[in-house]
Amino acid sequence: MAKADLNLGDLEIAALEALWAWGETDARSMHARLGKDRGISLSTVQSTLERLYRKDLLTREKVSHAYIYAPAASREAVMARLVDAALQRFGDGRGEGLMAAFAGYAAAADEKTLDELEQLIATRKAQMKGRKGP
Amino acid sequence: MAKADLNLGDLEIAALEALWAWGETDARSMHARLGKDRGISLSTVQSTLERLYRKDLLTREKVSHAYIYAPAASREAVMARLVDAALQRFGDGRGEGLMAAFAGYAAAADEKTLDELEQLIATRKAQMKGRKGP
DNA sequence: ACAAAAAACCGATTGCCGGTCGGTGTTTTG
DNA sequence: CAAAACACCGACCGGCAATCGGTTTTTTGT
Repeated sequence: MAKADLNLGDLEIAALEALWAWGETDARSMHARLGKDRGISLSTVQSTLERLYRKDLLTREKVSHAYIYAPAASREAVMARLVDAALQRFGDGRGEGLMAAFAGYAAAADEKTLDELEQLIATRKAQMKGRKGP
Repeated sequence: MAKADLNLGDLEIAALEALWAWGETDARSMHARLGKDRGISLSTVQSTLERLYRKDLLTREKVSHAYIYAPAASREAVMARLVDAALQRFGDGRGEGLMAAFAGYAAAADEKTLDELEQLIATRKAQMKGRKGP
């Protein structure tokens, strides 16, 4: 366990979002879109992609002499890791504490979200049961 | 909205845990216990408590000339804020994303935890309904 | 009342990390 | 072969937690 620490900056998240949306790209394309509004250089984008790669959040493949980056994890997975990283330092964590935290967070959302959550739990339980059976 | 950023260091979390466990203390007592094993000075503990106070995570009361610190938020509340801070930068967040992340996280827990969670959601929904009603 | 003890208070330093570049090679390609 | 496109490297900045020592202020014991 213990996915270790994980911390993401704004640019990193923006890059990830872009990758999730486009599937894959190279630094140039990424810069063409992210960099335009932000006024940052290509180097900056490259560094960010590189850092993300070293964090195992992206995979890369050298096509000609350029890297094509692609997400190594789903958006949900990354969010989960982020949550894990944020809470892992709390002693038990896996207790009512985490549950309460989530519930409290969900409470801020509309009731519909709670319904979805409930549904999700039910599904998860069903999966569990089905897999556990002999 | 936007609970703003929130980032906690190891010492800060240790201090919070201590406060949650003891209810309240002054810098001296805190140092006597946390500082002993860590070999840090009283000043360090004071700074940390101060920082926590400025983050609105602790309340303080001047007893004689010394501050008595106490938690300003429950453990669950802090965890919730941390989760919020970690996820808030993700575009939608409040959608399947968070739910999926949560479910993925919950999946690692045993079935009993899922039951507890279900219970918690139900309770939360009941609270909501009761408060919303005419 | 005074001196010693106990804190707060202040500010400086260190280390880590994300963001940001520019320069220097290396590989493609026209 | 020369120009273009990139990776790669090293550097700097700003923010933040951790850490401390020194100075001032308040308590308190004799």
